[in-house]
Amino acid sequence: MLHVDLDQFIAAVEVLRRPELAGRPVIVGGRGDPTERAVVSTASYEARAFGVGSGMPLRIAARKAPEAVLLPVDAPAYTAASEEVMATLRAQPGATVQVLGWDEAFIGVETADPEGYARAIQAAVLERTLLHCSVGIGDTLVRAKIATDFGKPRGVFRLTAENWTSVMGDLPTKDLWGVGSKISRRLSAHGILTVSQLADADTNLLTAEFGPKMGLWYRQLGRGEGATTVDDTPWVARGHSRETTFQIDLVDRADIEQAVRTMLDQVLDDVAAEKRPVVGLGLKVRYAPFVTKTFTRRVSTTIDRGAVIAEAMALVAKIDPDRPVRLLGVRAEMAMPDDAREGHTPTRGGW
DNA sequence: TCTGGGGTCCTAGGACCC
DNA sequence: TCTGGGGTCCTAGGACCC
Repeated sequence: MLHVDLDQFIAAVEVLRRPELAGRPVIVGGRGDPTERAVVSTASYEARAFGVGSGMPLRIAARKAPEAVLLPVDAPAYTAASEEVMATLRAQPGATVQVLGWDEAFIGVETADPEGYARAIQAAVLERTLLHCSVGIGDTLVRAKIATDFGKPRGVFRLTAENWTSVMGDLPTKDLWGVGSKISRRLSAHGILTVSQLADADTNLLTAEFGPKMGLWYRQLGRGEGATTVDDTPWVARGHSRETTFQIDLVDRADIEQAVRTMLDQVLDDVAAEKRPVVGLGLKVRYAPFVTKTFTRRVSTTIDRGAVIAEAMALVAKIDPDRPVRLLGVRAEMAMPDDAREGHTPTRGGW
């Protein structure tokens, strides 16, 4: 199977409609204002040379790359570009396409020449959208996904059982898709630093540390093993949410309640558009500086909008009145259609 | 330097039932 | 009076991804 990832997607889309920015450092994030609380969505390669990367606070990014052009996030533009790209991928002969986000997808295909197929994809995407992409080839989804990183930018790379250990074995576990900084730190506490060490780790140790599912899954990741089929069944969302970071922390209970009402209204509109009942509510609160609390609540599938709002206010009552609120999140979980994904228990709460 | 916004899934522990 | 074992549901929280 193949994995396709657009190169610096968001920045590339912005440069396409502002050709004069080509070759300049471009940073897209928030409202494009470095004095606001916001982070970088994507930086162009020219901006990355200054040490700017995704997730970095916009203020820091602007300081590192003073001559960079800062642009606001324009989600509809990226959605439109993404749809063009995905349509191009679906038009490839024999392709099964599983979309992972705005800028990446898995492609399942039977071909004797995967590299040639990958180059054809790159040419088709470039011709139709003027965007460049990198392609990973693998015998599992995990290997194809990781292979793409080695192909960037504009390249093709193949990662299979045959070269997995020589390519990945000595790299830190954090380079695996699904292992972040927290898990890699817990692994190193057990002397597991590299991908090879994770692949050969004692299963009892892993399940004791991470639980029966995650423990075995991490070991599989270390081996590059896992699913081998691309699944193009349409995505069924489990829920919808809104999250807002306030430029100035909220202290007034009335302000907090109003903010929750506004966000809940938007979330319930999203849910209503799908004609699916609400089965759970979640409220996320970040108190300044970095303490996050979540409150969740099951709700009846039959109650009306007014009753859902009342349930949400019961969660608002749990917010500590003595702490300033920096972020609020509201989430509604929806009932799953009966035939939705095997093995999923639709009983979990909001967050 | 001090952290967006939209998602998914897993785990622990308590309540409750038989 | 003290106490088993299995199962389900719910809440809270953690971690990861793009």
